[in-house]
Amino acid sequence: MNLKELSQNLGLSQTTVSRALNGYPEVSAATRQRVEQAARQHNYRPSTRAKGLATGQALAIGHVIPMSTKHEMVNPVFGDFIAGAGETYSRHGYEMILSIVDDANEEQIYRGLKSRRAVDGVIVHGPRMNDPRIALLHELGMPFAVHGRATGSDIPYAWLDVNNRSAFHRATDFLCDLGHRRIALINGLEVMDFAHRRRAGYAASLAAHDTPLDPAIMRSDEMTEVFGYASARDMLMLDDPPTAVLCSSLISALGVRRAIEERGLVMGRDVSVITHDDALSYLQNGGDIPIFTATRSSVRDAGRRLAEILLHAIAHPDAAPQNVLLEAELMVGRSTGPAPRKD
Amino acid sequence: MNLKELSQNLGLSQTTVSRALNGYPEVSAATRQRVEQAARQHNYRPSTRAKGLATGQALAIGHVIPMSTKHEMVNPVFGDFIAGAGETYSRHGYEMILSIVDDANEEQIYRGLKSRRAVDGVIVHGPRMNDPRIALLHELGMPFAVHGRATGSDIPYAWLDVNNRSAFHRATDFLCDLGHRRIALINGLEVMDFAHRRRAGYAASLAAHDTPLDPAIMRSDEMTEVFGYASARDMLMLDDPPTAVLCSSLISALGVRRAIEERGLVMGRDVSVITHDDALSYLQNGGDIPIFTATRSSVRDAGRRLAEILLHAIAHPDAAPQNVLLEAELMVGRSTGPAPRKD
DNA sequence: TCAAATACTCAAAGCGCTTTGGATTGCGGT
DNA sequence: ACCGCAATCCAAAGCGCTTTGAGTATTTGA
Repeated sequence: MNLKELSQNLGLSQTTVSRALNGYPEVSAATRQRVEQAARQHNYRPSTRAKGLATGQALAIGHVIPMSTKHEMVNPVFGDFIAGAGETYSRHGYEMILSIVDDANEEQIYRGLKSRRAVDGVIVHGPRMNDPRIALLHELGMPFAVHGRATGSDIPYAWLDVNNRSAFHRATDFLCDLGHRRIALINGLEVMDFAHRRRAGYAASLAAHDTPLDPAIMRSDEMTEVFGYASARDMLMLDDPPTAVLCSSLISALGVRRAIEERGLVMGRDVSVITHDDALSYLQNGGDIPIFTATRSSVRDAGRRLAEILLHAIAHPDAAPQNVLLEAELMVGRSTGPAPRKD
Repeated sequence: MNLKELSQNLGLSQTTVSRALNGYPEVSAATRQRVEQAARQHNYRPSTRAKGLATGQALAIGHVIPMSTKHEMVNPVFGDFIAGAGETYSRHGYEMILSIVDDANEEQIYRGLKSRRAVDGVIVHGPRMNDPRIALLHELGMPFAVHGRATGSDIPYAWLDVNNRSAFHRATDFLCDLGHRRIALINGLEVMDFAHRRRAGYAASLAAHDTPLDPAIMRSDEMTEVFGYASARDMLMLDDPPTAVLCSSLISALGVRRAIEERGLVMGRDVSVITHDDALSYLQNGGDIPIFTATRSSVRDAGRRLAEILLHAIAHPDAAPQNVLLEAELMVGRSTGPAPRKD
């Protein structure tokens, strides 16, 4: 069923039917009613492609998901993020189109989306330090919004980020206040902007507590369970092992806990752990009382909001780019306690 | 840059340029070379929408991701699955379009995709028992392929599934051979087809070992860490606690381990655990030696292959639907051991 | 009563591509 | 010199929609 058939069916012109369906005022209430009724009955929906061709809009947003070539790994955060973004899109009649791409081909993907006019805008995932994508998208004139920020970019652009620096600063303060001074950092890859900022917050807090940084208890890599486990295991075998661990992901924190318990220690008593928690739907941090003390910020909510920001930017091309900085909550759970006294 | 401009630029007709670019034989090698060169130089790519309108194809595949309304939860498996499917699509020049939708609206979404002609086919995720979607899609004449199977459907359709029944049968056999008889089952929601089949395999094996089913040590729900933890904790407090646990997801298994250790028991000695492992990139089951003994099957690979199946079905509408049944490997890790002797 | 204003409705152009059906050119064969 | 056949190339129609610019009833005010 297409517009032509529908309008013949109704004995009206295509124009009138189109207008009736799109809420234009030039059509009488009675006619509109009739048209809408018929459309519903025949299950008519305008062809996205034809509509897009005629209007010049794609009514679609691209999500280009970078994939770590090293581990063939898609960020686990991503499922919840797009679930949030998807809510926003469907409310606004947009589709979401997804490309999963390894780092090498990213530029080609963006250029392709642009020249094929496949999307009205894109979400940039996983920004890195000095991320070249933002200059590229700016140059292409493609509306975009960044989940996170890209330190080192001077062009203004739309973004939504968690205040990673302050979150890790506060978390470190919290541990210091409990008497900890040997605090390990198990971080994401430091080319990733968020990891860089978290480290900065951690470092600033330690500095404020007159505690030197010790590379022996600082690691960064892709945040798997195994990475958390191996890092914590190694660190606990040091002569001067950490009494607390600050961890960038709940998944790695699970590995940290495994290493602690494997060594016969008790988390929250012998070793304190704080982790960042993205509030993933399938990986909740315990029930009523959190298992892990955590800096928490819902990535799904971030998806919802960043999508709004992008749609706003598309609808108002001349408006200044919106920026949102979310503060993570520090939720105290059972994984932290006073630093054990030295014997 | 559009086709018209490009062809004027070259002093050729749109037809010739289009043909040159699409590999038709009616154009000389020299001309083709020239055209391709110019296209590359001007970064020309045909507009997806216009091409789609002209050809009647969408060159896009829809993924409709059901979201559990109860937990607002997106299946964690999904990220890896679409990473796999995405590889196949980009190799074939298709896009992936995603809708995240709660169970209530599913039918509308499929009807919408159809009438808007937005996709050439869809992947059905998370099939349930007697899933109504497969009859619906069949009726709509929309090509589709199912990740899993839907027991109770008599229409033939394309699917790819893990042999869940045999996997859990073998896993249960394995435990029985180690002397276990109190074997708990921590399963996914049993409306989900895969959970139903896993349970059937488990039950068949127990029956073959003359062991009765005991509902007190069988649970099913959404497979979160917390669910695994709470289930195992409760079961371990029974008068006659299980000596082994069969678990449907690595994430829940992490919760099971937590419950075991919290009780001061050792996994693999006091309580054996086998879990299904989807080989998610960010949740690997340990390094060289798996932490958990597991029935393993890569969901990413499933994505790759199911996408191929769907594209094949689209290209050959009259071919019989393809079906693939993958056998999971049983990988022995450190979470299983002989049943402890009764005192 | 008539002209002007209002309320509807329509035919046709255009969005950027593919594809049909023809036109043109070059070349060997006679 | 002419014909026939490839090898090239092209103009125009059509995909399903929106939107422009205009047309036709129907009221309204004087």
